[in-house]
Amino acid sequence: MAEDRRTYHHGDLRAALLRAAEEELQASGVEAFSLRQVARRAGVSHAAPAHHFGDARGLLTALAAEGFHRFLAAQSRREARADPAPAAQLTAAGLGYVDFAMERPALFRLMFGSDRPDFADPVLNEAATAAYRHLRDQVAEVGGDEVAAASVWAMAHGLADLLSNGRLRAILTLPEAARQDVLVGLLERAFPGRG
Amino acid sequence: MAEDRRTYHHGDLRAALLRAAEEELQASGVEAFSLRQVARRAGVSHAAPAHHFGDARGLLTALAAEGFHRFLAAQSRREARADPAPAAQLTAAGLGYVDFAMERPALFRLMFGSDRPDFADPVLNEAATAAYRHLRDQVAEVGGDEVAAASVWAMAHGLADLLSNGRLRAILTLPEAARQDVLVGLLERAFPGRG
DNA sequence: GGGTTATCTTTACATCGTCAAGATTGTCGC
DNA sequence: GCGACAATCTTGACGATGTAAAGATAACCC
Repeated sequence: MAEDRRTYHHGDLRAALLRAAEEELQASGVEAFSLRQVARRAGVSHAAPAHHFGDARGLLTALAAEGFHRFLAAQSRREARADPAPAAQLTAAGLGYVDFAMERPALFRLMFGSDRPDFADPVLNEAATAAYRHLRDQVAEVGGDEVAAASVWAMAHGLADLLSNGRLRAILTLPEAARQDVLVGLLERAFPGRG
Repeated sequence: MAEDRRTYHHGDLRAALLRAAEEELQASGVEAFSLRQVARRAGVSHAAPAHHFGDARGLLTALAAEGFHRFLAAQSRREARADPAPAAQLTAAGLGYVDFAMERPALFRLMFGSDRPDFADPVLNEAATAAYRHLRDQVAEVGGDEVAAASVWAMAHGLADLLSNGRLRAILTLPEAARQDVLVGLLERAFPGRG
């Protein structure tokens, strides 16, 4: 919320605005996202963000870039607990993909279903590309080409997007453990070497 | 564009607004969609839409409902040209799913990646449900259960969403015929009876 | 310590969505 | 055919938003 601040200068406004922006995104969604509301959350004037991010698009671009880092982190968390065999690692990454979408649906939508961030921005572009490289490398480890990567990506993304939007109720309403098993089965259908 | 109109009353404003709204959606995207701009396109005052749709959400809800009808129509077009065998029909529906997303990316995003329409609205809900029923029935025809339906849906949706957002460049840049073949291959990976 | 610059605030403006009140036209009873 | 009524559209107003410009404050550097 509105952080108290004795000094005229904030000290770490940039980071505080990013935090506030994510809260705002989570609360209002990408479409109703308000820059002035973010400023209010950070306890700062409505024009303060401009100095650090230029405009609303700049702030959302930075937030999306940070999102891609956390996206990879969510996959890494799953990978660390999984069997080190390449196929198991790929499955784990897919589960991390879905985890991220369900835990942070608004951020996920900002990254994959919005025109508001500037995807030509070097920082965001590099972050998004790193995520794709990770997928491509993992698919290569199990002997797949670019089409195989598309297969795995599409399945993971479809599950993530639909689940985070509350569809696929048949899967969504399953108890935790059963849902994991079903997701693993679905993800692995898209793996190479099954055609 | 701004339709000329001699009379005070428009005659068919409702339909004209829906047309204008789709143009506006295509031109500006869901996130920058402006109700006043729609009114301008239809050559009518900024408050005219209110009488027919209540508010902006009402207009977008009606547009999304219409979108789901066209969505099914896109699938039907593919099905009509395909082999009548159930599996071939399911493949055709998947191709229609992708066709629709690539031909009308903004409408697709309104239907599957936006909070702006009111999905509790009976008309929209029925239209969306009809689309799901179609999928479920087709999957049942080839002997699949609800999890199988989720599999097919997720793959088709993942391909559609990613392609309509300009990702999966490896597939997007393929020549037309080759792309169709690849898509068929990917879609059929998700079919039941291949686990 | 004084000038320079980065940081933040204030003020202003165009645009937006929505509401209320007024203007215009179609409809329907007679 | 005409007059009341209802439906349709316009006008004007309000608060909220994003952005730009100018002013205030504090950090930094010599």
